[in-house]
Amino acid sequence: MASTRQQVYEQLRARIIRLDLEPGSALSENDLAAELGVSRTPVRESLILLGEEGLVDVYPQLGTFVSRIRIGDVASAQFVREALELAALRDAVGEAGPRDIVELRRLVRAQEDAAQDGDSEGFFRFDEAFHARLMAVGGHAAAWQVVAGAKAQLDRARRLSLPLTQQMPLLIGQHGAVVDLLEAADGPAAEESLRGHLRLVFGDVERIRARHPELFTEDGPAPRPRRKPAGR
Amino acid sequence: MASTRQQVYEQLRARIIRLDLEPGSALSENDLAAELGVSRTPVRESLILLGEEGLVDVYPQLGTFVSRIRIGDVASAQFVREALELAALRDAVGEAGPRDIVELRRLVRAQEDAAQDGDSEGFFRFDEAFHARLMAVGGHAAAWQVVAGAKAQLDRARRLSLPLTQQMPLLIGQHGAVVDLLEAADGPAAEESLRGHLRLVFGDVERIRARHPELFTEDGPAPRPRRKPAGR
DNA sequence: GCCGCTCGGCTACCATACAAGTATGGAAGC
DNA sequence: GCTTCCATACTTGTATGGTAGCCGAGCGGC
Repeated sequence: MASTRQQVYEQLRARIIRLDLEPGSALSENDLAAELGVSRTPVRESLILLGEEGLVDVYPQLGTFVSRIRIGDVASAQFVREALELAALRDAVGEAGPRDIVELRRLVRAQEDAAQDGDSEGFFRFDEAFHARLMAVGGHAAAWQVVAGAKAQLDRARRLSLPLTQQMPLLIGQHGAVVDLLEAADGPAAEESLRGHLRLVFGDVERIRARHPELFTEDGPAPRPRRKPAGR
Repeated sequence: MASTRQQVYEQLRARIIRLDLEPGSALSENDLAAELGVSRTPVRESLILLGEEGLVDVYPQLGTFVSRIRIGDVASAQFVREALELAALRDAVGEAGPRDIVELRRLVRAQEDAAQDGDSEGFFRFDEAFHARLMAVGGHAAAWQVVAGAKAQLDRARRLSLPLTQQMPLLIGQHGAVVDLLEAADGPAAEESLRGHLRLVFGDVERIRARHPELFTEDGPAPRPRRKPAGR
């Protein structure tokens, strides 16, 4: 069985990324500990880790808050992601064996099924799996962890983006196109295709921001925490 | 004044990267707390953070050890670094203003001075500053943090590499060349130059490994911790 | 002499207690 | 009514106590 800290950490992280915990809302070590039935220690340690990831902001003697989405961080995450995934793709072209192609196609199909069933959670899971596998083909599975870390900021915004889900088929189609070009060993075209795909995702964020400005912040770490009693 | 945790964290991190704490050696929450004159809590929290960075390995109920340098991690760090720095350089070409060039040249000179004075600590500091500034030119200062994180593994090896310091002038010369090409706005050449520079650094690691195999491990997370009483 | 078991000492993990600091609500004074 | 100050109820930070689990040495059996 995993440690208490790891369980708490994963649960909190999932809640934050799923926007179950809204950006800006206060998190109390005491309340969370009571709610989860554990002591403050593992909760506190989890919050410290989440703070390192930029998912929460900790203000000493003041409070801990789910961080608002910093547009600067999102742009930075996009840059990191694009640079790493494209570099990995360059190394993947020519290396991809039939087994890789089969596996990637399987993930695309799984994502299609999830989309048709309206299973957005599955959609995201298979999306992650696809991109992770793509990097693994080029021998850069470990670097995926870096992308995953940077991507956390991006993902919170994307959760809102998907409800306007006309894009799902488009995104999945782009995945398929990348696989096709990878199989054909057409490096430049595959790269351009993947770049377009990633940029499309990024473009969504701006649209989301227009709709839900309260979830974003103008880059500042967070000028005014503002405690909200928000009784239960 | 910074929090106790932050102080402890920074001190431990610096010690590990400077190889003041040898890979494989045991770290005890109790001993460190006593030595630093603080309680176990900030020490423990620091070790957790260092564990996330891959600088220590924590085995529950067993012990915490300074991690051996995992060659897989080094290769991964190299990939990440190369991808991000080169991508940032692409964005920097054409953007670099006179002030940027001046500042970069200043850092190169500072590094030269440090090298001539035999100040290897300064050499590393200005090396970091140079690469960080280079990424900032392209507007990707935030992404440097990602590189810095990945680079930690690499740096431990590099500390050993420098004592054979004939390379210092070569490395500094390469920095200068990159700046020149950046000023000339010759993107492809600048890229190739930086790539060569980064690969040279990476090549050193293999040489170091041959000399100090005990500091490395064959990738496995660390099959056998092996407690060593190693009296003081 | 060699193998298996028990037991002591160590570890990190979790829980709890105490300390230091901040924002809030309300009373006192103008 | 408005301002000022203070008591209070929070917050995170740090210190300490207790527990489960693992390692390794030494004893007993073969």
